[in-house]
Amino acid sequence: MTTARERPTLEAVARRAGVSRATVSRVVNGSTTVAEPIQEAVRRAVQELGYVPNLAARSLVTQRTDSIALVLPETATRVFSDDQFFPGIIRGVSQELEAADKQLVLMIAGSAASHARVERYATGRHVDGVMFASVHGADPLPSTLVRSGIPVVCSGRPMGQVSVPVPYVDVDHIGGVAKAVRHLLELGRRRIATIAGPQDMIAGIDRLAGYRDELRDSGRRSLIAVGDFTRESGALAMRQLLDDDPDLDAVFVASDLMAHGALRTLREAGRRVPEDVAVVGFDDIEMARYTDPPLTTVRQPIQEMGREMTRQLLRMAAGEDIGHAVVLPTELVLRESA
Amino acid sequence: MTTARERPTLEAVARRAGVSRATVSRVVNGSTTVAEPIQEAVRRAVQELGYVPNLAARSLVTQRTDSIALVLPETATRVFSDDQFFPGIIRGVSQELEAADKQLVLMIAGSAASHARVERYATGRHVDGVMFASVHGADPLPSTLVRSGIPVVCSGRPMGQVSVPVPYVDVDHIGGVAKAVRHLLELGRRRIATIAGPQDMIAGIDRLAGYRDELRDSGRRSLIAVGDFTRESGALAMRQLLDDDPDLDAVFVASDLMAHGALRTLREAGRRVPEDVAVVGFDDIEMARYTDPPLTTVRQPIQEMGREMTRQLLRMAAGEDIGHAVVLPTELVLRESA
DNA sequence: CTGAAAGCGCTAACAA
DNA sequence: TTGTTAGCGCTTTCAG
Repeated sequence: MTTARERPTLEAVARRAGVSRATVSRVVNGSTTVAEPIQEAVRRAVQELGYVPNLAARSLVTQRTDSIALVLPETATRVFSDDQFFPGIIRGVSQELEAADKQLVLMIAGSAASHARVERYATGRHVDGVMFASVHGADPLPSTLVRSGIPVVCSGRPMGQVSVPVPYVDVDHIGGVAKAVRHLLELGRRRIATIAGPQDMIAGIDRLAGYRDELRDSGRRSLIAVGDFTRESGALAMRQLLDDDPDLDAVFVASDLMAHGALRTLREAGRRVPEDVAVVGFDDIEMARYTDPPLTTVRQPIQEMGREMTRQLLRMAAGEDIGHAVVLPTELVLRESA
Repeated sequence: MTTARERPTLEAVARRAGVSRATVSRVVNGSTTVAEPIQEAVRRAVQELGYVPNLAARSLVTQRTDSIALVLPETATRVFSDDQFFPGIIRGVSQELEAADKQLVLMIAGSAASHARVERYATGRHVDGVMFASVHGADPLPSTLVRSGIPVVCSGRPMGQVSVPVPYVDVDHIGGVAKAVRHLLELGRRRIATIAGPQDMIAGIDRLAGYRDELRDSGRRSLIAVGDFTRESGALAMRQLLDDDPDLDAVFVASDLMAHGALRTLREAGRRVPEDVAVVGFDDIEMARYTDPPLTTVRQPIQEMGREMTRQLLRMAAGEDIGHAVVLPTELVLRESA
């Protein structure tokens, strides 16, 4: 038996302090309209009894829980993979939530079952709002939640039909790519290829779109290979590009991890970077500074995205009506590879 | 305004279906003692109204929330660091919780403020139990929670005074080290050093103790340098060991990451592994298979630790009295380095 | 400034 | 098998 001696209730504290439940409640919640000596007595009783408010009872009447869910729609393995996307988001979210004195609850929801459980949890009002760190393809969960009246914000523009618009925060993929490609053009590169990301994620789609737009504007032909954001796929895609056009002199790679793979392939093929082939990545992950040569890449403010997402959510939870989308700027970081 | 039209209550569903609240509750909770046609009617009403039970109200009366917290007492940055400890734990925990249809809520609690918030959250009975993925030094939170009557289990034996015993699951560090050292002895190594981990973590302490015990039993002298489980510290410690005793012919390193650093130092010092110096690590992280040479190491069942911890917690939450500690076996994995 | 009273939405005896 | 009733522990008018 867990010797959990009966937990004291407000009632018990009230009796002990010789006041009413209402008064205890006021003191516990920091109301200033209670006479100092009474406050004192109540606080002592709370102390002596080891009273802790029952949150379920409280939120039953207040309709708030003061906690917010951040859903990581991935398996544990992917959440904890190389790149620092999730930690960045979490840090940003934590900062804002800390400031607002709300509790962050993280939910990993890679499987269908856990997806369903998250839905129950959120629609059951266990949390005051839900944020999604990344959204997959046309995952219906965000809009389901929106429809049920829960405040929701996604990081990353959700794809799919917008029967219900889901608020989101994203970074300016297209603008970032534009800067990258223009930089390559200014370097005098003539034959600029790309290694694109998976086309079922907005990051993959937008970054490819940005490349296409920019090349079209400069009147050049596209040269595209598709990877899945992993190092291996980058190496493979680079091999393929080289086969398709041995004369290429630059490549924009839609993620640093893939760019790392591409560098390896280029080295194996005897191409010098950046002399023969200039390489630009995207993400500015830690590792980009340690590749050989260090990677010119596009930096996105991941942490800021987490913060902005949280600010929006808190506003919504407070009943404010808010704008539907926020897009944060990206920035080109020059290093030796281009 | 978030157009959250009034959420329907049990009452509303009952009226609509022309039955009592109790009956609706029974259907919603899957009681079999309700006539089929009535179940049908209730389900239709639920559907039409889009009814979702209010979890706060439910847990107010049931005294359960069907969700369990897993506290990660680290900053986001450390949680998402190289080694796969946390993901392993999370995977194990998720599996068991999924089977029990409980919701996992992850809480990152690196700061003091978040520590306090976790305490409020748990003692406020927002969750039915709390697990700790790793415990730091003499963190008082686990025992605080135990004292307040909440089921708690730690992964990793908690240090510090045991005014209240905290249940835990750990791996057999000492046994694992014993196997490693004995292996080196059987290889005929005479001068076996160690690179120990930080002495404010149980893993650091136990692994050093294991080394000491085993060397003492074989009548040899200890040779010790201390690192902090990082690669760099391992490289440094190895340098120091070589300076202390150039004749050493084996080293047991308390973590694979440090062992990786040590390998680099050995190579730089012109020592061949394993010919001149045999190296054994601990953890069996992914990378151990890709070092040069691949690392002989001690494998610990991380995921199993998560599972076992969860099983214990669920038993406690169900009111069972349970054993206080569980220790899982470790295993020596032979590769080329020793 | 304090207390009495009325629920918040749900479950679980207990009757019928 | 179904309904009635009494709360779970808290906040919040509304009087005093």
